[in-house]
Amino acid sequence: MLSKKAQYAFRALSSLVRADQAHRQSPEGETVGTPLAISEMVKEHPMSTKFLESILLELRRGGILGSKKGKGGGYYLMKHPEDTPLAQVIRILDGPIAPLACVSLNFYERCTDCNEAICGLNRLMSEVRDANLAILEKRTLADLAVNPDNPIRR
Amino acid sequence: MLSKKAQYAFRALSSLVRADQAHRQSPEGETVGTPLAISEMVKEHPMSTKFLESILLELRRGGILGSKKGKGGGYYLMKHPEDTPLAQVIRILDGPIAPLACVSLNFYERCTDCNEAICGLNRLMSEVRDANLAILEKRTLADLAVNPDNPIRR
DNA sequence: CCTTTTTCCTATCGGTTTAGTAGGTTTATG
DNA sequence: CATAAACCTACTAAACCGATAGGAAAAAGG
Repeated sequence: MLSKKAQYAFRALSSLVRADQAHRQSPEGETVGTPLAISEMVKEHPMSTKFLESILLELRRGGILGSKKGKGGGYYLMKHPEDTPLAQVIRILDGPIAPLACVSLNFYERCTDCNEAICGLNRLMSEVRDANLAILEKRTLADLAVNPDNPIRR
Repeated sequence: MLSKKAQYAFRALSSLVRADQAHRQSPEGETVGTPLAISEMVKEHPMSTKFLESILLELRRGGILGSKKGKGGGYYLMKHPEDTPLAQVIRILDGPIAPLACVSLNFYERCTDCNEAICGLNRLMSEVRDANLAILEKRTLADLAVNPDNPIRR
């Protein structure tokens, strides 16, 4: 299960994607130019401001977001929405996507008391990991903001 | 990530599958006839006896295992290994397989602060759920004990 | 320079979950 | 009746989760 942290993150990120899209429509669109303040995100998605603050900080340290301090400041996407896979967000906030550390690509830990070469669980959980990654590495922040019944198109 | 509980469970279950297979090979094979004691499982897979005890108890209450008390007693599979999907074990010990309660089939909870019909995350996480279930409902205890390099065949 | 608005940072906290431990009760077998 | 097994309840230490508190630092406007 995704943590609340990750869920809140995805809500805030969907706001940031929309801000990014709106901005990119303007002729001289530079992403850095229009940061979105935490207070704005909370207006759109009711949640604890302080908690969201700590989440966005993590995402910034993780390289997904940039920030600008002071009046008119806020957060902005470092890349185009379609270039940040959901997997990256989840790894930063919730850790491994794999169901076992011994089959994780990014958080690998050797399995004690189990010969990885012949372990049946290992093999099965690698399958699960691959199925998850197939989706989470392909789907990106851009997919978050899309509503199939009312799609946002350029 | 799978909890230690689920991991230990799968190890113990692989012992039970092997015991089941060995027994079924004998002519008058009745599953109930040959329970496997916790002490035997722990011999095969070193772990806390008491912790495993509580795990096996949960699996029995969940309908996966049966038990026999007293001397010569122990645990045994209630069904053929290929009739217990891994999903069932995970649900009993770790709860929901879906990454969000609002897209869970067995542990559904309505999502507060989010219109499920138009929520982008919802849709994406349903995809993830389906990908997981495709594997975990198809793969069974029988797959746990199979070693591809040294397969157990009848 | 000063005020305001924003992010940035550290620390703390109550509650829950996780991974066990302890100690005894019940049931079956020989 | 001794032994060996599951059964059951309660407890615990540590970690984790979801937040909260209180300020420091930086940027912008006047």
